Amino acid sequence: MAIRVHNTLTRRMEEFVPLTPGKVNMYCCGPTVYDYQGIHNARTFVTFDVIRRYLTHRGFDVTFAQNVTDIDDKIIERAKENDADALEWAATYADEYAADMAALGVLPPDIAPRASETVPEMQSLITQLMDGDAAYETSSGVYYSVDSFDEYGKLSNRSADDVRAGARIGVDEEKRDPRDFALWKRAKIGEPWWESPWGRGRPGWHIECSAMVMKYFGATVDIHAGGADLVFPHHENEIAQSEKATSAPFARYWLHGALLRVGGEKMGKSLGNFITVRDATAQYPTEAIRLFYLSTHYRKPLDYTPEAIAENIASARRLNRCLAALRAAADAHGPAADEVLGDGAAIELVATTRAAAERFAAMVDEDFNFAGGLGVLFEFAHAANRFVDENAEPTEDARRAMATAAAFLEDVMGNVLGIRGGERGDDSARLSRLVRVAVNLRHDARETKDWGTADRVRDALGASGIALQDGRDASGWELDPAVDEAVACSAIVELVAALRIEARERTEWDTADALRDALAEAGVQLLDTRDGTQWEWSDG
RNA sequence: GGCGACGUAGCCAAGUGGUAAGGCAGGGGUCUGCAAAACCCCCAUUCGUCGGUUCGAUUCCGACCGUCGCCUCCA
Repeated sequence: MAIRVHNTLTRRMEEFVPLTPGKVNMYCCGPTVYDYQGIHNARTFVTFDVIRRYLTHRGFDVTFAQNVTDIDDKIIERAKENDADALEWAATYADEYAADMAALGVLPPDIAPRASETVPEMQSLITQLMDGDAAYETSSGVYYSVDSFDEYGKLSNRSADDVRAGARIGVDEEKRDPRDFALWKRAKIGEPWWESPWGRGRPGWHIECSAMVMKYFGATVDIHAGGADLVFPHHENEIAQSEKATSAPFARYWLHGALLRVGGEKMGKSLGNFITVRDATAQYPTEAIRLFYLSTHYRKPLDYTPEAIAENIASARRLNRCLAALRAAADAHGPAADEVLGDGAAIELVATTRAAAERFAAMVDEDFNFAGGLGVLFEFAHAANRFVDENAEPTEDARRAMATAAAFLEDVMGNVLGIRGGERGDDSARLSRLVRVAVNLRHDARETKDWGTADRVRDALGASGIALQDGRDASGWELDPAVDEAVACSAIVELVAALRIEARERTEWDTADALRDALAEAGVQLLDTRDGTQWEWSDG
């Protein structure tokens, strides 16, 4: 089965054939680092992260490059406002960007060049264009002569007149054509600069991507990606520069992600609806944000609302619970023996799993339709849940089938969608909430002179590395630094869950419910299943 | 004005020339001490409007209405 992609350049679907069989070179335009990134940019970055992961999953050897624009007017401006050095300012926000992407589960690029580190390559490209009469010098810098490139406008489907008509009045008088754009800008006082044949200055915006692609991938890259708003002028200009210089197609496939709206409107700082990645990841689980981004095809607009995120929290939970149920049922009765599958239902589950994998691939192969692929996953989850439900006493075959199903789901969720990046909640906050539950529990037990339970709580906590110091009214505590907070959390939940089970066995429903409520308040949701009581964090 | 995208149930959303995936929400039921989870059943004769092509269109074409984006070095 071939992968087909929508190519912005041809405005139609094309079979995806990389330059070198089995290898994919992919370049995605990165951020300008003058502030925290917004969730609109993150949509693009998550989209192409998942596309990159999928191509890898499909067996391609993918090299993924993404630039960081750390030289830019906006950075200079912002640094000046804050009385900071422009490059240092940019470096700070480049780090924040990396942190944001990590929090969103975006894999780091294989190559992450910065504009400030690519100046020599940009300069030689400019020189090449000058030598070819495709660029000229003015008093303010060097400009690319759009007129020198016959195919200008082919990506964004604009004629020369269209662009001229749209150009703002007040353009640089020295420019030969309003469409011409800066390759090199002479530095004004207080601006960062590099030496060049055209005087001290800095590169224009578009030239960095051309220079970087050529540096790392040669004249032609397989996939050049970015947000839809980059089609014009950024990518159009990249094509003009690059193809003029190399006479080769700059990219085989141009992929563009549609914009993200917030409450039905374009998101913008001036519109007052700007949401940073930092805010979003602090507020919502990564899986939910990623699923939200993937819930609509990447070339369609998507509206960010609290309701939409809430839906995707539920979606993520559904998939995670299915996986947990499969794992629990598969593991509940000891390790699987090595025997031939003879159980009809088990054979069917394996077949369903295989079919789901194929249908998922068929969906996603068609221009990365993850929204459709998710539909396949949910149907699969439903079938798997049903199997678990119907096999209260799973045979050896059934357990193996469930393990197969779980492996599939885990693979897609973890490696392709990137929605199983581990727990992201704040473990120390969770731990203090849970310790409070335990301490209260012990306090109540002592009040009623239930010394057995009180001591048991203290001993269980102690065994988990949590030392209690009894005070007059409350108890202080500290965690052994050698013990992981998440592990300590689990220990407390297990303890409380065990006490609840005992209470239920004594049919002390009030006690059992109180324990369940206490855990719920601490952010732990209990799930009573046939295979015992499971639990999960309700804060993601 | 030029270029372009989108309009599918209460909400989100996939999709196809042959009569509508999935998720969320909602209703009923099973299970459960109760709940949650899971499971079962129900929930668009209809895909912005009007025409056209066709045996047949939500899917192709045209017009219109509506929403939105780019044309401003915002990914």
